[in-house]
Amino acid sequence: MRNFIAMLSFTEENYLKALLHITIEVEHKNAAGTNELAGYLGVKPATATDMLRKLKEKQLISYEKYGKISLSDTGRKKAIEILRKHRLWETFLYEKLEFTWDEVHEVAEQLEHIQSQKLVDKLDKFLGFPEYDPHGDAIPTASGELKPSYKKTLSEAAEGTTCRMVAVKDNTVAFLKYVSQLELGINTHIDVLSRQPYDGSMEIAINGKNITISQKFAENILIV
Amino acid sequence: MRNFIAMLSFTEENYLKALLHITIEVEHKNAAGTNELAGYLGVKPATATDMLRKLKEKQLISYEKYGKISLSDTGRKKAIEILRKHRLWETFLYEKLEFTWDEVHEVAEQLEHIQSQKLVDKLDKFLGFPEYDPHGDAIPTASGELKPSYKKTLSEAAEGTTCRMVAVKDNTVAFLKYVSQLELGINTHIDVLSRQPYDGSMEIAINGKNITISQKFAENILIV
DNA sequence: TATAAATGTTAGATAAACCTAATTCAGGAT
DNA sequence: ATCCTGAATTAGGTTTATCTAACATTTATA
Ligand SMILES: [Mn+2]
Ligand SMILES: [Mn+2]
Ligand SMILES: [Mn+2]
Ligand SMILES: [Mn+2]
Repeated sequence: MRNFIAMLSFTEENYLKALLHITIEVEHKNAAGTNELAGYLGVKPATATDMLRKLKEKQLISYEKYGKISLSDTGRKKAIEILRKHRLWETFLYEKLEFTWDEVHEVAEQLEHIQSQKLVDKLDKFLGFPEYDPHGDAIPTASGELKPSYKKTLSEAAEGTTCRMVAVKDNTVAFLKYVSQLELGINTHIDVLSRQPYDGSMEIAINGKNITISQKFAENILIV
Repeated sequence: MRNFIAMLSFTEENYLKALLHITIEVEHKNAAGTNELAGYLGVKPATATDMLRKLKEKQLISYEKYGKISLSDTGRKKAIEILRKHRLWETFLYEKLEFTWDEVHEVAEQLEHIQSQKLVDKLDKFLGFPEYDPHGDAIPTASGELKPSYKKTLSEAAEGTTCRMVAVKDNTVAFLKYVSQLELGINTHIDVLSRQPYDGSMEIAINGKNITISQKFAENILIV
């Protein structure tokens, strides 16, 4: 696996994708902190500092000592490419290889780092240029456009309303398994029956069945 | 990408696959030398020595200082798994994504290292349990069986005979491009017209057209 | 068999990505 | 204005995979 012009390591790619996730995808803020980034990636802050210096050197982020971190234009473009590959592979696994919704992320985390422009283009075509991945997240286009998410969380839904699940915020296996167990999935219709003021737990109805969920759980279900 | 029990690094996997290639696939001998292995992998002999000590430690090869190297049963099993993934991915790229015959190897070299048993099984099924890859090489089965090759090289074919191309020995881009250029491919019928005793160059006919090829080239075309 | 050539190993460095422990800095609270 | 605290950085290590240069062993050849 020889090096192309300015080819990035798996690790560098993961840092860029993490920054995209923190700054754009989740919070709609545009800067991240060292500890926040390190926490997200499961490394120590000292490790992140080293990498931040390297990414700045390569002009992929803007960052000053003790300051906030944000992606440069090149860095963001690169991060969006990786996100595009991640979501295309998730779609492939789900649509073509009979993977379940909660299994795709782990494998896509590896596949997203395969280097071949032709592979991405052909995969996209093979899948029929999909717009959304199996979690309901928008797939960035070949030209690098990433639709903003208009999603809100189930914990924000008003009592007495009905909504439709479109994605999840948490991608851990534990969470996704619990989701399946409750027979929740993409496009499941949810009736919001009531919310407990004490701890934010909610009673909801899915497929005609009433269940109670915690606030923590509701905060990780995205709806339209 | 957390570590599974006894998970191997990309590098360790590449060493095992190289040993399989040298000892079984190409020469049908059962032992390799340090320089030979290092040469094949494009590293220095000193580097290979270090890795050999590690692979012995992990009981993946049998090897004594200054002695010959061969795969242990575990090592061979692991190497065959990687070769299986390599050839399944090549088949996928060729059959489903419209890659050409000479483009698949490079990308499969990356894809072969993806860790997911389910992915391999489902990919195999998706492709209809193929027996041969786009280069005509046998794909190891799920249970680890690898059909021996009965191929001989075009340079060994007798004058006046007709044969069929089934595979190539060389997988470099330069070689494969030249093959395409000559309009040679899997299953092309070749008439062996004559061989020059001086340098082993041969005159052959393909698709009714006469061409002359070098001995070096003929040694890398496999036929039945 | 003695020597030369080829093959293989060791020693000592480097770069990437990580760690722990110690230190520095910036912003909020007295 | 000073202090405290949490955030961030630095210093000093480790591990993996690589290298070069020097050394050791085996094999081939004269
Ligand atoms: Mn995902
Ligand atoms: Mn990743
Ligand atoms: Mn190949
Ligand atoms: Mn490989």
